[in-house]
This record gives sequence, structure tokens and C-alpha cells, in this order.
Amino acid sequence: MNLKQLSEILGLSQTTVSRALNGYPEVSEDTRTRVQAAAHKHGYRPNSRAKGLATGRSMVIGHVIPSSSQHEMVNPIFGDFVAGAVKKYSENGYDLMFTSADDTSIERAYRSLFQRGAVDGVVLQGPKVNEPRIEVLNRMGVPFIVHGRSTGVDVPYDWVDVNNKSSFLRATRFLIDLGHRRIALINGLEDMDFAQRRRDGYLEAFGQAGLSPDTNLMRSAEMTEVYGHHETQKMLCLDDPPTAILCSSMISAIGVRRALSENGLEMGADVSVIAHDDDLSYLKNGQDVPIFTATRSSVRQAGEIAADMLIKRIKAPDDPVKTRLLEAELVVGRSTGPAPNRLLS
Amino acid sequence: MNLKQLSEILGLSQTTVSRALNGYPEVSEDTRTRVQAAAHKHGYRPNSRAKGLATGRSMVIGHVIPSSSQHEMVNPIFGDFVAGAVKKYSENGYDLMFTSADDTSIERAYRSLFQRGAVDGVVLQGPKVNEPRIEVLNRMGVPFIVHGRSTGVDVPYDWVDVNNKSSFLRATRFLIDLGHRRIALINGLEDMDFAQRRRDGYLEAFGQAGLSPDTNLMRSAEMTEVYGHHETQKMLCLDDPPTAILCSSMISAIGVRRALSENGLEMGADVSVIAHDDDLSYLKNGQDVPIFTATRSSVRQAGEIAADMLIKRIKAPDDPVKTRLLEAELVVGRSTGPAPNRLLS
DNA sequence: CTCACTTTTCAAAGCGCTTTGGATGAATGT
DNA sequence: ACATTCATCCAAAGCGCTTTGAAAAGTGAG
Repeated sequence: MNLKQLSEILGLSQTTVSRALNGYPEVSEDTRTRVQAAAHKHGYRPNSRAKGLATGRSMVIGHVIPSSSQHEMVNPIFGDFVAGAVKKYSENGYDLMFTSADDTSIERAYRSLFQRGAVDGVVLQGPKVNEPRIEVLNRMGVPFIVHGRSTGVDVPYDWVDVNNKSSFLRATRFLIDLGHRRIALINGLEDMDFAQRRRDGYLEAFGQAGLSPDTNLMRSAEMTEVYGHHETQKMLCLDDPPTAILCSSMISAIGVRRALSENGLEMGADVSVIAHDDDLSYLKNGQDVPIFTATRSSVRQAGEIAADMLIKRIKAPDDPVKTRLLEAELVVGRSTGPAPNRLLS
Repeated sequence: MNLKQLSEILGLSQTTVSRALNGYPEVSEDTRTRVQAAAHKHGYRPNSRAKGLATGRSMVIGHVIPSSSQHEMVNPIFGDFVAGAVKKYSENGYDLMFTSADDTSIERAYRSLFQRGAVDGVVLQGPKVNEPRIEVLNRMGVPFIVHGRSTGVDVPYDWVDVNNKSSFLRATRFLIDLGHRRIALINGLEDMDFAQRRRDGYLEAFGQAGLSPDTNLMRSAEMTEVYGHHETQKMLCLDDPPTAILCSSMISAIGVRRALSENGLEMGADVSVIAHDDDLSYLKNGQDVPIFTATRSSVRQAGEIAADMLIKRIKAPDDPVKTRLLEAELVVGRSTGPAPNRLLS
């Protein structure tokens, strides 16, 4: 069932039917309702490709996920971010289109998506430091939003980010205040912008306290469970193991916990742990009492905000750049406690 | 840059340029290379909407995720399944489109996606028992594939599924062989087809051994970490707690482990645990030695297979129905061991 | 009843591509 | 020399929609 058929059934022109359905004023309420009824009855749905061709807009927003040849990992926060975004998209009549691209062809993927008219805007996730994609998108003139920021990129762009630095500063200070001095940082890959900012916060807390961290306790890699376990295991074997661990992800923190319990250590008593909690729906940090003391910020909500901002940008490409910095809250759970009295330290 | 402009630059007709780029034979190799060079030089990318309009195909495959009003959870296996699928899609020139829909409007979402010509085929994830969506899709005549199956639906349809019954049967028998009798099943929501099949396998293993399970040890809910913890906690308080736990997800199994360690119990010695491992990239079950004894089946691979099958279906709508049953492997880790000698049992 | 104006409807062009059904000219066979 | 074939190329139609510019129908004032 297409417009032509529907208009023939109604004995109206395609113009009128189209206008009736799209809410234009130059059609009588009478015929409008008649048209709507017929459309509903015959299950008419305007072909989105034809509509897109005619309007020049696709009502689709693109995401590119790196089908990373390097690291095969699909970021677990991906699902929640997308869930948040897609909710807002559909509220506004947009669909979401994915493409995957390996690390070498991400730029091409974005370019293709936009230039062949498949999308009206794109979302950039997981920016690295000096993220080259941002300039590419800027030059292309595609409306876009970055989830995160990129240190070193000075062209203006829209972004939503959680205040990684302040939240890790605060978490570190919290541990210092509890008497901890040997605080490990199990961080994400430090070419990722968020990881660098978290490290900065961690370092600044030490600086503010007049202390200096042991660089031997700073680790960086992709944030899997096994990684958290592995690094903790190794650090527990040090002559002077950490009394506290600051961990960039809940998943890795679970590995940390596993290592601690394998070594007969009690979390919160022997070793304190703070994790960053993206508030993933399937990995809630406890229900009433949080399992981990954590810096919490919902990545799903970030997805919603990003979607809203991008849609606004698409509608008003020349508006001034907008940014949004979300503050993570520090939720105190049972994984932290005063530093144990240690003979040597 | 569009076809018309490009053809004017080249001094050729749109027909010839189009044919040259799409590899049709009725164009000389000479002009073909010339056209390709010009297309590349000017960054020409055919508009996919126009192409879709002209060809009647959109080269897009649709997924609908329930933005569940009921349970807000975004299935963690979602990301990996999609990653696998999207890889195959892009290898074959397809894009992936998402829409979210709340539980009440999922059918409408599929219908809209297909009938307005936005997609050439759709993927159905997470089928329930007697899944109504399957019949809907069948009636619509949209090519589709189901990840999983649906007991009670007797129309034919393509599916890929892991053999949930046999893998849980095998896991249960493994525990029985180790001397366990009080084996808990921490299952997913039992209106989900996979969960029902797992329970069937579990029950059949008991039946085969001439035993009968304690229905009090069978739990069912959404498979979060907290759920695994909570149910384990409760069952450990029973007069006659389980000596083994069979758990439908790694995420919940992590909660199980947490509950055990909080109770001072050692996994594999005091209580054996088997989990179902979807082999998620960010949640590997250990690197060399598996953490959990597990029934393992890569959901990412399932995504790849599903994508391949769907693409074949789109190309040959009238081929006989194809199905694919994947066998999970039982990997034995350190979370299982002989049933402890207990005074009462 | 006519004029000016508003409301309602329409025919046709256009979005950028593919594809049908020729046209053109060169090459081949006789 | 002619007809015949083949390799290249092209003009134009069509995909299903929106939108422009104009026509028809209705309305109230004079």
C-alpha cells in the first residue's frame, strides 16, 4: 500500500493525502480524519526511503562500533548507552543505525554513513586522547556528539562526559582520608581520554595531600574481569602491597574481589576497594547497600542526554556548541574502611 | 557529489556511470576504470536512499530491542551478539538498524520497520515460550531469523540456538556424578524459552539418575549479579542447603560466588558451581584455567551465524527453512568438586 | 451579482538512483 | 558490397514520497 493507491481509494490527490497525514494546515479537518482513518485501515506506512529522498533527511542516527581487530572486546557499557540513546531516538522519530569498522577504517565508515545520506548525525563513543575522528567529523560537516571528550583536540564540538577527574580525585581523597597511602589504580587503557582524566584526578589527590603515589601501583589495560584479578594478584605479591585499590570499572573490580578472596583477604577490612560504577542495568552495585564503594554515574542516562543533544544539533546546526559535564556521586559501600595498621609503612 | 554531476564531469550518461560502478558487463574496461577513478577522486558515494528506492532493497537489517518498561534490564549478551552479527552484515554490505519498543508495541515496531521499507529482514532475539512475534513476522512475510527457539510455535522458521537442554542435562549429570544430590538451579525467567529448556535438561538429568530434585532449589528471575547473590544467600539459610548450584549466567554466578565467600564457603570445595558461559568478550571465564566450570557457547559466534543465515534467507526467500543447533562445550574449572560428606543427607 | 479573498484541492516537478529498451558505430561474415 | 552481430553507450521511465505553483471552490462585502 503506497501513497498513490491510498489516494486513489480516497479519491484525493497524493498531495492532499500526504498533507493530511503530515499535519499540514491547508487541509480541512474533515478530510484529514477521513484520510487518517483510511490510512489506518489499510495499514499504510510511508516508505522511509522515498520520504528520505524527498525530504533530504533520513531520520536515522549512526553509531560506529570498532569491530576492533586489535582488541576484540565489546565494551560492556555499550549496551546501556545505546539503550538510553535509542529510547530518545524513537521518542523523536529517529532510528539508530550501526556500522562496524575495524580500527583502520573507522573514518571511512563515518564518512560513508553520512555522505551516502544514510544518517543525519552520528555519535562518537570512546574518544581517545587527541582523537582524530573529531576533526574528521568536523570537516565533514556532519552533526555529531561525543560521549566523552578528547584532550588535545581544540576544535569546538558537542560532548557529554562524566567528570572523571573530579570523581577520581574525590575517591582517592576519600581513601587518603581513611589513612590509606598505598593506593593502587587499576585503570583503563590510558590512551583513552577518560582513563587519562581519571589518572589525573588520582594524581592530583595525592598532590593535594602532599603525597606521591607509587607508580608501581598504577596499572592500565582493557577493563576485563580477568585483568582486575590478574593485576591485583600481582600487586598482592609485592613486598609492600597496596591497602586500597581504585578500579576503573565494576567488571574489573569483580576480578579484584576474586583475587582478594583467593588470598584470604577481606574487602573493606584488609584491602579497600573503590570502583567506578556505570550503573549498568544487569550489574547493579547491590540493591540497598552498595557492594562496592563507588563513583557512580549512569551511562544509560548519558546515552539519553547525548541523544537529546544530538537531535537538537541536527535541528539547529549553527547553534553554539553545547557541552554537558555530569558529576558522579560517591556512594559509600562496604568495600572501604580505614587503612589497617601495618607494622611497616 | 551525485551521479548526475559525476556523469557530467565524465561526459558520460548516468546509465553508463552507474553500470561501470556496479560492475555490469556492458561497459568497456577502459571507461570502467576511468569512471572508478573519477568516483574515487571526487569522493562519490551513491545515496543509499535513492539506491534503495530504485532497487527496492534497503540493504539494512533490523533489530528491535525491548526498551522494557517492565524490566529495565538490557541483556548483557546483547552487545556480543550484535557485534558478531554486525561484522557479517558489513562484510555483506548490510547495515544494522535498531529500534526500541516497549513490550506492548514490539509487534508494531517490527511491522513499521519492514512495511515502511526500512529493512530487508529482521532478527528476533530472546524468544519466549509461545512467542507471538514469530507468527506475526511470518504473516508479514518479512525474512527473519530467531536467536533461540520457541516451544509451542509450530510454524516453520529459521533459527540458531544453543542446545540448552543437552548442555544443562550434561552439567547436571556431571554434578550428580560428583555425588551431588542437592543441586540448585538459578535460572533465567522461565517464560523465556532458553530457560525452560535448561530446566528441562536439569530435570531430565535427575530423572535419568532416578532422582528427583527439590523444587525449593529451583529459582527463576532476571539474571543479574544481585539476583545470583540473593538466591544463594537465601538457599544457604535453608536447613538443608544445596551442595551445588547450576547457574544460567556468568553474571549471576558472580553473585553466587560473592554470597559463598561472604558465608566463608569455598567454591569447588564446599559448594560446587556451574555457570552457563556465553563467552562474552569482557567477561572471559579466566584465561588459561577457567574460573567456573561452565557450559560454554559463544554468543558472538551465534550472532555471526544468525547474520549469515538471515542474509541467505533474504536472498532466497523460498528456500526451505534452515535451523542450526549449537552444542555448548562443558569446560571444567575449579568451581566444581566432589560433594562434601555431610552428616545428614 | 460581482469582486476580492480565503480555504481546499490538485497536477507536476524533483529527490538520486537503477533499469528498460533502444541507438550508434565498429567488427564480422558472405 | 551488404546484412548481421556485438560491444558500448544513452534517453527516459520509474521507485514513493514531498513540495511548489496554480486552480477550483467557498465566503463575505459591496
